Amino acid sequence: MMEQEFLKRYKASDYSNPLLTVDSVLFTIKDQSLKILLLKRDNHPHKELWSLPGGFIDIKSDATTEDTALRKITEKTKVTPPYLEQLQTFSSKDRDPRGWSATVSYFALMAYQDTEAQFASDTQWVSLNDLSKVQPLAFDHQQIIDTALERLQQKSLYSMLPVYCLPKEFTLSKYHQLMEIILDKTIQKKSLYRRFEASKMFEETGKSVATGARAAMLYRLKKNVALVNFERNLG
Amino acid sequence: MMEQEFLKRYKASDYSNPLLTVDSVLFTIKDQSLKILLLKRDNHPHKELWSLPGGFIDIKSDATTEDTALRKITEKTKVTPPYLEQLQTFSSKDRDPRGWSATVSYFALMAYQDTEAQFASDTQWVSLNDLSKVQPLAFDHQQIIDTALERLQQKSLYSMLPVYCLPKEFTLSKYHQLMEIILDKTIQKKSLYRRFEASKMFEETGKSVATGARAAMLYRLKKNVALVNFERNLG
DNA sequence: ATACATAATTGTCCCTAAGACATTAAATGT
DNA sequence: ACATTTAATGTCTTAGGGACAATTATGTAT
Repeated sequence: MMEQEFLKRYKASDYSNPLLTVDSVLFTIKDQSLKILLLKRDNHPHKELWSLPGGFIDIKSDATTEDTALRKITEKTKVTPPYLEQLQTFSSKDRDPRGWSATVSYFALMAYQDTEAQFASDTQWVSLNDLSKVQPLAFDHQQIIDTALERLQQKSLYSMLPVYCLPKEFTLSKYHQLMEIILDKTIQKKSLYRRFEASKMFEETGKSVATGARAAMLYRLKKNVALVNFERNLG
Repeated sequence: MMEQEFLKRYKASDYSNPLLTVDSVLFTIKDQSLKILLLKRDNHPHKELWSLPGGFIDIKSDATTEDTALRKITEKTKVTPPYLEQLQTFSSKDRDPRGWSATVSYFALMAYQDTEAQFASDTQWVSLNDLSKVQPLAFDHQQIIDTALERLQQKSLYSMLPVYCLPKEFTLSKYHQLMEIILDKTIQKKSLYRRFEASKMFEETGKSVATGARAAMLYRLKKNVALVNFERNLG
C-alpha cells in the first residue's frame, strides 16, 4: 500500500487518543506582589473551581499550541502578552477525570497596566501569597503554577526577563523592587544596574518621575531587542 | 447536572482531538563523536525514513508520557537510560500527514557500552555529523534533534550533565574529551577538573588505566547523587 | 638500568563580574 | 538654609573561571 492510500483510509477516530489541552500561567506585578490570572470554571469537570486560562485546541484556527495559549490569554485580557514561552507538558491518566490527558503549559508575562481596568467576576488576578484562599485549584494547576514560578525565578537570575512585567516606561527602582519580589530576597542594586546597562536593551525616555524625593529616570525597551542572557547567576 | 453524571455521559470520541505522540533524542558518545539513536520506520507515514525512537502513548500501560518515552527507549536498547528529561512539545497542523498533531519530546543520555553489541539493521547510532547521510528524517525530527543538541550544550556549560554519557568508570580525560566534543570547542582542563571536584558527585575507584603513558585514575558516580548545577557558564 | 616521550595532574597568576557598602546628587518639606 | 529621602555612582573585595607553566607517573627505546 502506498502512503497516499494509507492516509486516505486513516481515521484518527479509530484509535483511542489522550485528551490534549493547553494552559498558561500569566504573571504580572501589582501592589508589590506577584500575581497570576485565574478563571472560575463554568463547565464540568471541576465546575466553580479556579483554574488557569486555557482549554482545548481548536484545530481549525490554531496552527500550533502556542496559538491556543495566545488565543485563550487574549480572550480574557484583550492583550497579547509581550513574553510567552512553553513551560512543560504535564500528563497522566489521573489528572483529568475525563480520562488520560496531557496539557501543554506556557508561562507568560505582561504589565498589569496593559489589561482592562476591571474583569468580570469569573476572572481575577491572584497573589501567589493568596493562592491558599482559592484552593483547591482545578486539575493539577497548582503544580503547573509551582513549576512556572521556579522557572521564572531561575531565569530572573541570569536574564532581564522580569522587565516584561513592567509598563512601557519604568524606573530602575521599579525593576529592582520587582526582582526582589520575584526572587523573595534582597538583591544588590549595583549589580542589577550594571546588568541593566550592559544588556543594552533599554534607552532613556528623557522623562523622569518623582516619588517624594529625587526624581528617577524613566527607561523603555528599545525597539526589536531580544532578551539578553548573562553568564552568571545573581545571588 | 452533577459532575458524576457529566463524566458518565462524556465520550472523548465525540470530539476531534489532535494526535499525540512521544519522541526521544537519545545521545551517547562513541569513537570521539556524539551520536543519537535512529530507527527506520516500518509503517506509514514516512515508511522507510529514519526517525527518533517514539510513538503513540499506550493509555493502558503508560501512566505519563515519560513512561512512554522510557518504554520506547528500553524496547530498542534493553537499557533504562540514566538521564531523561522532557525537552519540548512540538505541534502543528502540518507536522504529521495524518492530521493536527503534537509530540512530547524527551532527551536522554546513556553510555554506549551499556547497549547491546549489535542492533538489527533498522536501528543504528548516527553521528550528528553524519545526519546528512540519512536525510530526510521523518516528520520534524531534524528540528527536534537540533533543539535537543542546543539544550545539551547549554546545560553542559553549567552542570556535570555529560557524565551520563560515560560508562560506570571513567577518567577525567574521557570527561574532558566528551565536553569538547559536545561543545565543539576547546575547554580548559583545569576549570573542568575544579568543577569535577567541587561537585562532590564522584569518588575514586582506586583503580587506574594507562593509555601509553601515565595511568589515569578511574572515577565513578557516588550512589544516589543528584546532578549539580553551577552559578557560572564555562567558556 | 637509564633516558626519553607522553599523558596525567597540580600550581600559580590573571581577569571578569558580582557583593558589600560608602558617597554624592537631586528633590521635597520645615 | 537645613534636614530628610530616594536616586545614582564610586570603590574595594571576593569568587571562580582562563591561561599556561611546572611536576609527576608510566610505557618504550637505548
